[in-house]
Amino acid sequence: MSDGVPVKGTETDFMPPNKPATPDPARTLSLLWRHTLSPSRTRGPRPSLTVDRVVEAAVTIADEQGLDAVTVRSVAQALGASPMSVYTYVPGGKTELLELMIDVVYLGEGRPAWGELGWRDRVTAVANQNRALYAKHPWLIHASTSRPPLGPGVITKYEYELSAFDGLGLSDVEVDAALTFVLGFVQANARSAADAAVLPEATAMTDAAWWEAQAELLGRVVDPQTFPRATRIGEAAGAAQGGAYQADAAYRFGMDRVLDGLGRLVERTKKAR
Amino acid sequence: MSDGVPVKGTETDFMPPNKPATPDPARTLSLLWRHTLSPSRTRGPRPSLTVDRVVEAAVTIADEQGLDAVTVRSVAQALGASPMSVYTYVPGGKTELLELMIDVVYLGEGRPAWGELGWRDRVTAVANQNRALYAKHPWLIHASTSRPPLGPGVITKYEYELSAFDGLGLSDVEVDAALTFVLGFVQANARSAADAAVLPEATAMTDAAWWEAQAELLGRVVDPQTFPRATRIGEAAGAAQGGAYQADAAYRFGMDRVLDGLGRLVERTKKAR
DNA sequence: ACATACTCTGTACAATGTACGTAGTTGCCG
DNA sequence: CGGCAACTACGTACATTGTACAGAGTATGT
Repeated sequence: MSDGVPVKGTETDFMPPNKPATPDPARTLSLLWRHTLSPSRTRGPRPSLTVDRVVEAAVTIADEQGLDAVTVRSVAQALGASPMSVYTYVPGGKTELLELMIDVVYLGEGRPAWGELGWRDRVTAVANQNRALYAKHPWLIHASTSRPPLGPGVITKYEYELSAFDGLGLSDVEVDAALTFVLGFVQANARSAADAAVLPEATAMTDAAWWEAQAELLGRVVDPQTFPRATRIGEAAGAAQGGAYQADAAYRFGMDRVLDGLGRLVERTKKAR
Repeated sequence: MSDGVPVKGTETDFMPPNKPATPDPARTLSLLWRHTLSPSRTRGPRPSLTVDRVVEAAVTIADEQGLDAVTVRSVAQALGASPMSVYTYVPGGKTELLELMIDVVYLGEGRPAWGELGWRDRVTAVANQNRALYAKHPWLIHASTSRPPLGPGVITKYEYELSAFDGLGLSDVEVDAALTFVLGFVQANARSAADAAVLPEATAMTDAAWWEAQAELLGRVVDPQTFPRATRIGEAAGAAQGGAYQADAAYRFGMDRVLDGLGRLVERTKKAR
């Protein structure tokens, strides 16, 4: 999302106090599953667009220019239609459009069968898939996780990822919690990665230049005696490595902890059996 | 983060394509540390406000009405000043104001000495403190984590939290990664919790009502045969418990995994010594 | 006294989501 | 076959946002 600056998009995101069109969960659900529940379907002029085309256009814009570039007007323009005609296909306006976008990218992912993989490999695969998804669609990071739009994409993804925990002896609630835990980690990491990737453009400053400038200014301001760990560790962890590499290292480190943490639960469960 | 609806504010946050005023990292840094680096300080009329008062007003509004309610105009009105006069004290505009807000709430937190606590208790305390901070200032969730504003609050917090890992034999890079890991988990959890807390108001629908409505509609649409885990586990994990309780359970579950995951690293490190 | 360096404010603009009303288009029913 | 009902499409309009810009007022230093 971008932009206090059209470029930034991730750092300070606000929302104008416009209204969410007419919210209607039932209609949104029908839209997600592409139910043409209209009693009479062929009355007026033949529709020149489809829900899918609108959503697809929005996703393309979001992928290429960030979520902030997705405006009702820009989507309409990409489709060669007038702004207001978008509301014909997505009556819920931008809020509903975002839910449709989320569901459609979830649906588009491949989900290979597990085969003979052990649970660690399966969970790792789930994490990697989500990570790749965030890399491909950074705007996904801004999507809400609770009460997601229960469309075919979301459900398919959920079903698949739950199956990674099959056969471990965990309870239903534990499986759900474990998955939430893994996905939460990936999301937090993706968030950092996305910020790190976008900030240089936003600030028109490379990572190195930024750290150097900060280091110089901080040197005059911060007392290393008062903040020994922060200055030493911050320098080691920040200045030495670029933002992208750092996110990468954090991912590997984190995944090891995640797997070890889940491992103890699994062992304990197996033992108790 | 935030949403399509002024009320929601957390789910889908967008930013109008306005410009971030004149960005100037050096000036922002000076502002963060409250350096009055003006060469001549007493020329024109005596300032009627201070940076602190502006920031404080903004934080109050954000706490009470959400980040979306923090507008240049609303902050000015809370101070009885004209909108543009805010720029006198915070030349960087809204972007800079947000960084000042973040730093000031970090600075205001108590940070008790560790005493005789073991590392598990220390790390748990760090997590709990961050969790409480998010509960008190939900808008913090929308703040960027990479390249934070290096003000006194951020540095003090960083120093303190790093010290929780003292004496474990971890390398500097490992300590930084471990802290990032813990904070990432807390942030992801806080995000869910905040969404869950805000959504009922936004949707004008209680959790129970929402799940019931969804369940009914989904029953007609989703085939339990195709999504056995999703329907069973989703029902168990979602419908039975409210959103708030769910976030709470996820926090406890996750913290156990986080500590176990770090525990293995610590053990291995100690053993290798 | 006068310049200088401030503070403060009003006006203005571009961009946003979307309500509303209107015009055009098609299939169905009589 | 005539008319109506349902539908698509679109132009206009408004409130709200961040902030550039220019000018007016005010205190201090010389």
